[in-house]
Amino acid sequence: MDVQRRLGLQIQRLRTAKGWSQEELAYRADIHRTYISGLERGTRNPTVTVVERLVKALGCTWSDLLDRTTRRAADRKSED
Amino acid sequence: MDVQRRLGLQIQRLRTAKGWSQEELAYRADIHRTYISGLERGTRNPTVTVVERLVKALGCTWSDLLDRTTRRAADRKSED
DNA sequence: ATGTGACTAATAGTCCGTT
DNA sequence: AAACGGACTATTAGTCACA
Repeated sequence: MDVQRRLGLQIQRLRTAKGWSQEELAYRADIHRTYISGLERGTRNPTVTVVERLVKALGCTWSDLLDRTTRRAADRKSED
Repeated sequence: MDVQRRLGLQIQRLRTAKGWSQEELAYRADIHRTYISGLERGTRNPTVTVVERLVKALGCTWSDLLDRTTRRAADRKSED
């Protein structure tokens, strides 16, 4: 799972949890609607300033969007 | 403090904590030395794939580089 | 060992659509 | 509502010579 795909899935997860359409999120984050679509599908490689707008719009952390989902410490041991 | 500046300071903080030169980090993250320099000074607006390489090289989380530093819950109250 | 300006190739990001 | 495409402009990726 690459970083773009992971980011896309998390954006979608958080967006739908709020009951927002892609257009609604686009409006709140001041990002074009078609770009949100591309982000969620993992076909875009956004800059940190764009992700910052998403973090603020979604009211989440960078970790929520980009770090692997929360695990117990024991699960982290096998990472490279 | 914008996202680029914050990112730059955290990269520098984690790099120096390991006793690495910019060249050493550049080698480990497979990023050009002068680009690391620009990142630390906050003059670059990198994409998530570039930050991913730094996260792996530094052995840190996205949160370490981009979320505001860990604070007590009480400190979070005055945020926008 | 690092800061900086300049440069080209690549791509981020927008805007117009159709399905 | 959302996936997807084409075309377009602005900006980044990546590198270099030099201070």
